[in-house]
Amino acid sequence: MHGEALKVGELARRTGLTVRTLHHYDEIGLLKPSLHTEGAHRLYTATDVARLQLVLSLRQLGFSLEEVRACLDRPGFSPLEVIRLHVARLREQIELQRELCERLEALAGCFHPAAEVSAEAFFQTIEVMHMIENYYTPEQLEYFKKRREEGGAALEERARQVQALWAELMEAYRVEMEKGTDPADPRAQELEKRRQALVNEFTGGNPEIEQSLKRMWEEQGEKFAAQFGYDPKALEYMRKVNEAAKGSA
Amino acid sequence: MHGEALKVGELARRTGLTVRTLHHYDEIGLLKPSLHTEGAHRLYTATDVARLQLVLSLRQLGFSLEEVRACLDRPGFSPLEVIRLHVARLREQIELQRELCERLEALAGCFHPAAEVSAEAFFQTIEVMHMIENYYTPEQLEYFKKRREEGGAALEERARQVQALWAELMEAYRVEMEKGTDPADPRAQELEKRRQALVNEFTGGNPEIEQSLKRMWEEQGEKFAAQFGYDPKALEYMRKVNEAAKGSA
DNA sequence: TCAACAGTGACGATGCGTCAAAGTCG
DNA sequence: GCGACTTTGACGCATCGTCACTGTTG
Repeated sequence: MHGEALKVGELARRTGLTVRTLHHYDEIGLLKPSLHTEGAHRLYTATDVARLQLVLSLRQLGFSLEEVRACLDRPGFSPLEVIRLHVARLREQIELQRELCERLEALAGCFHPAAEVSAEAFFQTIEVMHMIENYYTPEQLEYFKKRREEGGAALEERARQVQALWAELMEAYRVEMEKGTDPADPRAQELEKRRQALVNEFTGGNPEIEQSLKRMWEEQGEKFAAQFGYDPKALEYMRKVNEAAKGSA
Repeated sequence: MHGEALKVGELARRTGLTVRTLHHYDEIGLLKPSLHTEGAHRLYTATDVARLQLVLSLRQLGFSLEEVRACLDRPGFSPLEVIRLHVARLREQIELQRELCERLEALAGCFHPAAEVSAEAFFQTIEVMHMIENYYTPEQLEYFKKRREEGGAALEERARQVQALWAELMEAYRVEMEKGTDPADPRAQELEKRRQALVNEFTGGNPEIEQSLKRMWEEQGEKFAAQFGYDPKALEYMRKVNEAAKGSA
């Protein structure tokens, strides 16, 4: 008796699906049992089970129920074509997710591994990341990425050092400013030289990157200051020192 | 006037979102405008806009609306922890999709690039793939994968040849069977030798793989026969020839 | 008063999970 | 008639898109 046709529960148990799923496939016309008992209980024949196997196969390959139905109901669809399309879609998704992963890791890399990170700092960092992505061209960002990858741990360490040096430098600016040192004064111009050295290290001498960086600082310097805790007034002073340097050149 | 607060349409245009989206964020309490006109039109203040920026940032990082709200509304959540969790999830997804991609490509690779593939052949191939995955251990499958990757185009070409040789061999079995040749006859045993050579080439002499292969053929040989168009009776004859070989050894 | 906007409400899609009330099988 | 099973029906999930109809703004 049991070799003839299966009831939903039976079929569900054998396939590992749920009864609800089979009901659903019936509802949407993907797999309608060929038979019913007098009391309207579903009876799945061997043919139905075979079709279900196909459904499961295609589902495993990541097709939507709609696509599965299209494949099964349109005789003479092109399997290879379908697969190629599907692979292409998958590749795109994977690429997007990979990029997302990279961004997230870059974000995480901005903080000390074990440090407590405030929501404040977190969001500011995100903002800065967005800014960076807005000010540099895709090619320049690509170049940065490559440099990071090739530089390895040593470059990462140096990046931390540079960040510290920047903080020191900004503090030095602040001190001179408080002392009332004239922007054209050699003591201030000494700071300008240190600044240019750091900038050069970052840009690698590439004038386009320097351009982008400059524009970003000019337009968004305050945000950086906020992000890293620099004194905005020191930032202003730094700009004046830079002006003075250009004026004397 | 326009610097004070924005109406939905304005905000939508500036952020690139749709009005519906902003409505939705309002509905679920993710971003409720602080103000309303007398006529109940939404008015978004600078504070609201700032919050929206955060929402967008987190969304770009792939968080769900629910997660975004959790981040924004729970002061003192751990950003690093959240990111790490998120990256882990992403990695898993990527890995799954990568595997899926590989399976799809393997499937596509079973057919001639420009050939018309019937739905029939397509589904049979899927079935065979499933069978293969069932009969070999994950380690063995891993080994096959490596071999394929390292073998390159030459090995792929050889695989095609082997497939043709198999077809010839099965045809030869069929011919002997029709002639009524005794399975123990040297002419039949000659075929057995050819068969063993092909099997050996495939297993690479690995006895475990040979075991798996044997079991698969014993239990599912008919499906292979169907898949490749072999005569089931020739298959049966082949088994007898094999028996005879074992008997005489 | 009129065009351009805004409001609310509802259904749709995806792939079922989950619960309820009522009917069937053996 | 009883317990195990099944049926249909419905809401829910996430994230809005897309009407439709009505009200507000300037």
